[in-house]
Amino acid sequence: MKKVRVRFAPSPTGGLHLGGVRTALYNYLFAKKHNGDFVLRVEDTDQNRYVEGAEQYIIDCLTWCGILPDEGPHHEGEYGPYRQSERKDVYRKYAEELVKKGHAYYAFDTPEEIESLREKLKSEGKSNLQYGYHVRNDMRNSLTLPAEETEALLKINFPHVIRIKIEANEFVSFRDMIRGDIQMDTSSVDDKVLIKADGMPTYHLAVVVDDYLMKITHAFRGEEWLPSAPVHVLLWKYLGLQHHMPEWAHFPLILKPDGNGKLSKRDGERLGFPVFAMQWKDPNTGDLLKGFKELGFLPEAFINLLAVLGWNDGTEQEIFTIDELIEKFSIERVHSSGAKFDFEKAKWFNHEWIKKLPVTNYQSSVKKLLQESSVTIDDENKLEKILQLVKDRCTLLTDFVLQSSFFFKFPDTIDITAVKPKWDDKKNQFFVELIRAYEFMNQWQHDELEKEFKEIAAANQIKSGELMLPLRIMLVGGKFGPGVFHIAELLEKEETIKRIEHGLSLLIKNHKVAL
RNA sequence: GCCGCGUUGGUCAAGGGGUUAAGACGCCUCCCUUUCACGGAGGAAUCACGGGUUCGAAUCCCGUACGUGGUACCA
Repeated sequence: MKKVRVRFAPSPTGGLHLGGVRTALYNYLFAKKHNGDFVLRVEDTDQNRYVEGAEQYIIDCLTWCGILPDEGPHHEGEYGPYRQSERKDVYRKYAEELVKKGHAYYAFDTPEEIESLREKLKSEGKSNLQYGYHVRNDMRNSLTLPAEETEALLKINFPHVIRIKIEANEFVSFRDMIRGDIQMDTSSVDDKVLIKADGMPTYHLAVVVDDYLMKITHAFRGEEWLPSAPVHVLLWKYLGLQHHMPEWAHFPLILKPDGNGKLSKRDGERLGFPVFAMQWKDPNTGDLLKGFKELGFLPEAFINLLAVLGWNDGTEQEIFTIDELIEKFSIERVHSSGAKFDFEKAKWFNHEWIKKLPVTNYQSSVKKLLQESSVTIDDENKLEKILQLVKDRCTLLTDFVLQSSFFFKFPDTIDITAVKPKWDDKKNQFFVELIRAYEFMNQWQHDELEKEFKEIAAANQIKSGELMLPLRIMLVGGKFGPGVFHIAELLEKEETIKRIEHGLSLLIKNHKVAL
């Protein structure tokens, strides 16, 4: 059996969005599952759409996701080069071979001529122009021109394209690993351009030539390619390479959560969630678009949520490690219908992964976030304990900032309004005694702190529950956070007492004013 | 318009002739927790429609509707 080889073939035109990452992921999973190769091929044949930095950005995203291809421009293998722009010369040969065989022809119509013909047909209320069997004989091409004239035009390098010549009224059929047998009438597909006037191939030619040359065994791509699949299948056939043709699978689209249509860059902005894996700054427009990474997603969670958006293993399992995915993934279980993206569920996945992973896995990321909000971390050990203590409360990595800043610095605000209305002299007395008792404590530990607290409460005949919230407010600043004695323990003696004293001073002042 | 692909709760989805039609997210209620979470127990909510085939259809077939993709010298 042939070695499995798959490819992810993005065009470097901007940010890498959800759908793209998922396509890469499914390719990766399939390759790893079958001990195959995963190739990155950069489809940069459209020079007008070239965007500076996009290729490196794609590699960075795949690296962050942990699904970096085995071969590609970043890591040359034996099938390079991996940028189609650098393979320009190989494609023409195949196109000319097709011309010789009568499966393609030179066309000298200018884009303007075709455009005006389209306009004309449109104004006559006819359907879209298809440059195909019913019009090709009225156009300026090597099929209609005398051979000498074609020769002459080619000799002076008159701008031309090479088009595939698709025979009408035939059926092309092929098997899609997800959708089963698919059959299309060739009359509905037009004579696609294979080589553009600038000498570059179009996607259609490049994809089959490269898949052949790179020995790709399985070609997986988005559903938007399904309508042009017959062209590709025909190309394999016309080239006499049909025995080398890869197996096909077309993945379903990822749709907008609200209305309809496939998810696009704009939707993220509009609906308040990212559509890119990582932040992307467009060098041309200067636009900065946030990514899942910057929002506080873990790569493990991102991969996981993408994997199960359109695939599942048939059990109730939803949380998968990358290794489990490799083991369980199968193309046949990929859905054929599109799925709307649900950001709420995406966050749930991240929450699950924050809880599941050892905090040391993301400690450095959280540390960076804390430092960015001017919290100084001096003790990694302490940080680890804190993260462990608060992780259940964090859905995104960025939530750790709120949940753990107060351990390192005095709260910015103390929400005394939460306790002020019920404040009285008895409580006052309690906290004065508590400070004194805490000052004399030797064992600064959770259980001891709680025991002391409850004893003093009992002695003052106050329910300890009524005193917990005030203590929390004093230590944390607000109504959130883990168990209050856990906080006190980590804050340590000096800081805890300092905060109680400060809180008390605010309340006394406030209390008197209220009287 | 034409061509392709699709359609199970609001969303992700299991199930592919006989099921009380799983599960998850979100929402609601309760328990736990004298904060917020975590955790636990419940609840509301679904087979697009119409015809067939069949003893029996969410499941197979045909239509319709709707959605979606393509229809570029873009990928």
